[in-house]
Amino acid sequence: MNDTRLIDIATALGISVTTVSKALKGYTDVSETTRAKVLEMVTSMNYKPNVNAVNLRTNETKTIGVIIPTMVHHFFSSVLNGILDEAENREYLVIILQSNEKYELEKKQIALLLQKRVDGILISLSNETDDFSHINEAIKKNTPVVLFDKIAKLVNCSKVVINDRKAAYDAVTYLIEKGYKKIAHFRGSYTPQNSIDRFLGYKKALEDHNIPYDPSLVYLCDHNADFEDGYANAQKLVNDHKDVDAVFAVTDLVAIGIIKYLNEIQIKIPEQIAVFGFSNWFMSTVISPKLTTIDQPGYDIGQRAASILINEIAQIKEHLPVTHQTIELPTHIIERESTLRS
Amino acid sequence: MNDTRLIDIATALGISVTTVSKALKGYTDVSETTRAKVLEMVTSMNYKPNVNAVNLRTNETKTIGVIIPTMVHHFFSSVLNGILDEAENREYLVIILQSNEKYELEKKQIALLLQKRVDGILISLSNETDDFSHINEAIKKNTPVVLFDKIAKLVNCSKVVINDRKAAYDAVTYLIEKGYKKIAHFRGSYTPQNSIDRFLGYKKALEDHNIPYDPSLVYLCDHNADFEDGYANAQKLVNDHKDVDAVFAVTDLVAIGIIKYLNEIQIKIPEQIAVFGFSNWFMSTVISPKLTTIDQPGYDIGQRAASILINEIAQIKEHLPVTHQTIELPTHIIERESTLRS
DNA sequence: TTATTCGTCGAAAACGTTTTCGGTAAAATC
DNA sequence: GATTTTACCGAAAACGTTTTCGACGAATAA
Repeated sequence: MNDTRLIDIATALGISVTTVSKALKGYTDVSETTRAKVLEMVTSMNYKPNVNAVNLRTNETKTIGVIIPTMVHHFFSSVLNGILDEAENREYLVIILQSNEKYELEKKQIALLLQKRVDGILISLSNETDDFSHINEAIKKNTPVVLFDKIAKLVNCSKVVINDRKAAYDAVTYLIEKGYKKIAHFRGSYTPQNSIDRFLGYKKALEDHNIPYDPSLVYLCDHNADFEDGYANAQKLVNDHKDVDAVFAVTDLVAIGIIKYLNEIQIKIPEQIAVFGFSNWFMSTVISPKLTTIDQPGYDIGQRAASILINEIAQIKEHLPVTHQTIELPTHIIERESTLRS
Repeated sequence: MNDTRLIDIATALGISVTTVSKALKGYTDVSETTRAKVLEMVTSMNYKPNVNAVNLRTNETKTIGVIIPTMVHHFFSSVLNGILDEAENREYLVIILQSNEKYELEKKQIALLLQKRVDGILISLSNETDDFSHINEAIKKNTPVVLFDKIAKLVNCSKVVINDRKAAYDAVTYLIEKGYKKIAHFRGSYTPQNSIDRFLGYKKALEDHNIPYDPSLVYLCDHNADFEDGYANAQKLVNDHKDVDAVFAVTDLVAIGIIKYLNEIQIKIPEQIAVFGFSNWFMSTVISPKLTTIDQPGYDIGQRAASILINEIAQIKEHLPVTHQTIELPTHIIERESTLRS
């Protein structure tokens, strides 16, 4: 522990810690000559401030906390990538926690982050979460929160999302315009807003094109909205409805599960059944047939969310009024083989 | 900022901060009755210690730093998953940084973590890294380091790896025993140890089975050992060598690139060319044909590495001698369609 | 000349803990 | 009854910064 402290360079220079500190913090009441001497000594003695002491004194940590449902997921790791890049640029560190889609864990982790005195929190809500008091508590404690992806509209804070409803609407409209008549939807669980919105977009698109909405065509993928869900429900679908000609899935993973099952029982995609995914996960370009999907800009979501959060942290520090914003990032359809009838 | 402090519950109880602190830290020189009163007041006033003050006083942060080359990668996100779980169990927080495979960035990030006074560092080296002085500096500063996955044998610290050489040897031996005669290898770049080891395992397996090693059958995937690398080199391969009947790829991503190209030009897998991957990435079960690969236990690697690191942190704190260990996690072959000739 | 401003510096308090050390009263020992 | 032990408590220093406030000499203004 050969860490040099303020007092070490002060004694080396025969001046006080006060002056050294001021020289480093840009105070005007220190002469240019002594400031130069301090700066020189700082580099030669390799001085690094003790962040714990700084944190205690200034009551900020230059650290933000991130809570995501799961790390092992292309979308969320892309978001994290964006967050980490923005944080690095703005000189913030990021602490990452996984809620594993559990409300209780998420709540505990918010408390943990507050106790660790992070300067702000980024969070994508767990599927279980339908009570938001833990979020509000953070806000009440003057720790800004930015919600992304899986948000709660009721919470009074900034949010970064895509317009799931519009994206889903566009997807289903695309299918209808391609001539698909009987379109099933594999939806996510009931609580997360994006799952609800995608379902509503699906429904609205049908209605706007005079196709009656048939609830029996909607399959619930509430396990984890993953591969297995798609695979299992695809089995049910082909049993229940012989005449379905397209499926809009809540997620690429679900879509891939569907494709896998349809491939196995030799149902041709898209000739017999078309499949439309959501997220533009990397592997959607690799399976056969390649998956038509919605591009969900994970990196941008993370980067924007982190940027907004850090801005709000600065505003709070300056005692400026902070106005919350909701950013909607654009999505677009990526057309590939799984919906392209020749 | 209604945070209650030690002094608040002390005055509320009419005792000193010293006694309150001692009551909470389990000192014996405080009566059970006052301890009970303190505990009660702590919960009723919702006291949480100010970590910055604690950190300053105790000179530890209960935080570990993690540096990985990239986040958006199934293997690394699995590792992180293991790290986060272990850290959560042991009540450590984790700060994550991405080196983007850049040595300079990695070096800067090590310095940053040291300045932030993390209690320990987990790192998987970037491909560029061939100088290890930044790692040694951390160790010299009494901050334990555990290397995982992409390690440097020369550095004197604990390591968690798989035996890449043996795993590759097993893979190629498997191919040979299945009757494949001319086996190509798509290798990773020259610096990372695991890339070298997989290549050496490939070569050794050939030699041990009396198959002459042919350097022209080895293709370098040094872009990022990713999808594009496999795809591009697969083109070269089928041009150069008409009679190759199997490829052992350094990574599932590369293997998937190969499969994609072979599928496109209608070369049958495995009938004409078999493909063997490495990592058991999730998507290897989803493409067709399903990919035979090596199971690389990412979660376990992360969990074990974090566990060892936290143990070493504890040992250093107790001034016990710490003995470094190198853990080799077992791998095994996952046989799927891409090598299974009927 | 005296009064005021300016430029430069340092003492000291504060942030909220933890821990050492000594002190006092009651209980136990002689 | 005198001494020692035990049980319990608190004063104070320390961790390394940041920031307020006042001080002092020199330069300027009156």
